[in-house]
Amino acid sequence: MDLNAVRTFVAAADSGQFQEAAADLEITQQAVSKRVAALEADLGVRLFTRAPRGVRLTVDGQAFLPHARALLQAEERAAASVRPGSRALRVDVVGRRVATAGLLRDFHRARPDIDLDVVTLFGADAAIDALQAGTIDATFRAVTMPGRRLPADIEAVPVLDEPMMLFTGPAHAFAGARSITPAQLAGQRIWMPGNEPGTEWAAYYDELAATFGCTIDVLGPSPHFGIETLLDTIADSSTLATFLSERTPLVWPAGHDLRLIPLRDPTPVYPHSLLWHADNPHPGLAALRDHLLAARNGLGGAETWRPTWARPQPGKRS
Amino acid sequence: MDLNAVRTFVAAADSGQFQEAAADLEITQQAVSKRVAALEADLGVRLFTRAPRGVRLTVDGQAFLPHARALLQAEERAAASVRPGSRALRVDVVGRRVATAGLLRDFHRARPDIDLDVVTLFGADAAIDALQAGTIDATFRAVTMPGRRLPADIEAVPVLDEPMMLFTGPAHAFAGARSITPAQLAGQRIWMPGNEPGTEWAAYYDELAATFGCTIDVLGPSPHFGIETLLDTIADSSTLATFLSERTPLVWPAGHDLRLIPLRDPTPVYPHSLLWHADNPHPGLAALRDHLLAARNGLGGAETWRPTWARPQPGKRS
DNA sequence: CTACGTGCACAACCTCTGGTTGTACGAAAC
DNA sequence: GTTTCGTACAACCAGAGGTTGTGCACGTAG
Repeated sequence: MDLNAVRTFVAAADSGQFQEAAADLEITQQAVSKRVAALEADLGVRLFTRAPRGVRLTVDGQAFLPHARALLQAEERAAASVRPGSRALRVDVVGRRVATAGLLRDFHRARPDIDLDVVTLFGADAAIDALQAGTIDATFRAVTMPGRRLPADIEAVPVLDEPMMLFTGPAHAFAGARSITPAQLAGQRIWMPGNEPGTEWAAYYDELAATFGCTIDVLGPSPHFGIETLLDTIADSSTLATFLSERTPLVWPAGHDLRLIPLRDPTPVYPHSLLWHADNPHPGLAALRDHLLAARNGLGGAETWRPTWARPQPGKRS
Repeated sequence: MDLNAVRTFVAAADSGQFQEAAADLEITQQAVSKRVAALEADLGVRLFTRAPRGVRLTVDGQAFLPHARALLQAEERAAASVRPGSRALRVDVVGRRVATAGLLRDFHRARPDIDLDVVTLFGADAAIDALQAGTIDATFRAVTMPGRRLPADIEAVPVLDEPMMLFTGPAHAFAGARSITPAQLAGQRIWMPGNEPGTEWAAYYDELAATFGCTIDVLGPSPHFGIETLLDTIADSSTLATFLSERTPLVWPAGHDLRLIPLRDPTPVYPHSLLWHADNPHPGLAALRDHLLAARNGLGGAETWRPTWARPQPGKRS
């Protein structure tokens, strides 16, 4: 289907005659006739009844018209999504499995008027570069990277401490526990496939592993195969486990007996912050900040653990 | 924007490499490269980073991808809207100003899973022909036309008696009345522009005028100019009035003092029925019938007037 | 009734888009 | 190193899609 033909069809339907549509589109009447004829041949139905004084829509034409408008609107939105300036709010989240994606979905439900584009970048460095370059408007990241401070023009605010939970199959040693402590993880193998080194996630799990004496295993099936493969493997294993969050949206596999075990004393939390460029004037950005600040809860409980580089420091902004 | 290029972009994004996308689309890799390059040139941004082992989406590519999918989906829906067989439920309503459009909108809200296409035909005869030809699935009409009975394969059920109300400006003689009787309309001029002769609407108003001694004036501004022109004229006139329904969706013009006066003893009602072809197997059609029957109310009150050809007759199906 | 105006369709022609094949190049894999 | 894989560029060719010119049907004015 040719979008120019669809555009021509809409113009002709609006004006009621090919001549005027041709003038609007700055082509000849014959070209309009050809385009419409081609569209009709493509669809296999007649869209207009040719009258001596212009054209009138057939029943099929009437049914097609709103869909044609929707199609052109979708084209416009698609083009706008990459147009520099006055485009939808573009937010970077690490993945769909983590809680920040849920925060963003809540925001979208609360403010459906604000168009969102969700992207995923590799690592906090790339995200901050993209913020400064203006290719993204905001990112959910763990702010303070090890040995690295934020650039002056990047602002950040903590929005969520995500408690980690252990996910195991029924044969695992911890399967019967109602909760465990991180100290109990010593010597355990935790499976986090797709946890690329160099990202702040990798840094988080590295310090977690070093502090509590467990090992993180990043090898495994590609994340492209989806989370189901991972869940299946864990369900059948007596030694493998993985970290998930309470808020991870899961399609619970039927027929498996899987356990989600809270961690206590302390609860390791992943500290999500929202980062943005101080000079970004996008109106949706302010709305997103306001929404997240209004909705945030559970920040900085007493019995939590976080990596040293993410602990509150004197002189650091909220 | 070329939809083939968009389709190619989505295929390449899904497979992660141009070669495989080319195989899927049954074109050469070079053609894929060309199409993507053309799309990038059209949008003014780079969609892929060319890696030695395939391609990866850029930030702009990630943002564009969901819009591209939506665009292709819109194309598919548009094509399906005119595809004979397995298309959306196509319903004919007389116009957006009448109550049946509201019924259909209610149905759409109750069953958003059923795709609707709304069309408008000229006259009940054309609508019944279209039902028999299969170009529409259902129509809202006043069933029994003067001197004409329904074909055997067309079924009908009354769904709504729409009470008529008189619409006047503040200077009109009836402007202060809380209600009037149809007998009081004798000698009045009622303005119904766009009421084409030959339709069942015209037959209705003809008999209404003949019964109560008023005159129907069909000349006036084209309905293309919208209802606002009509309202403005009526607001400024001391003699003009028009019929509207209680359920007519109105954008009440600000700054005007307009009156909507009920008619009593008897209340003229317009008897809407749903008509469909007995052999039409469309699943949405049954859903529409069920919805309308569950929602119908106010049928056949005592103090109503309807044209002779629409009065309940012995032996006529409900 | 005839002459004319209006508006769409068809024919001939031409341009330039968009496909093909062939090839070069760069980065991983071995 | 050599091979393999995947992309981009060049040259070429067919046809899609534009143009101008013309015919035809119908409504309208004189």
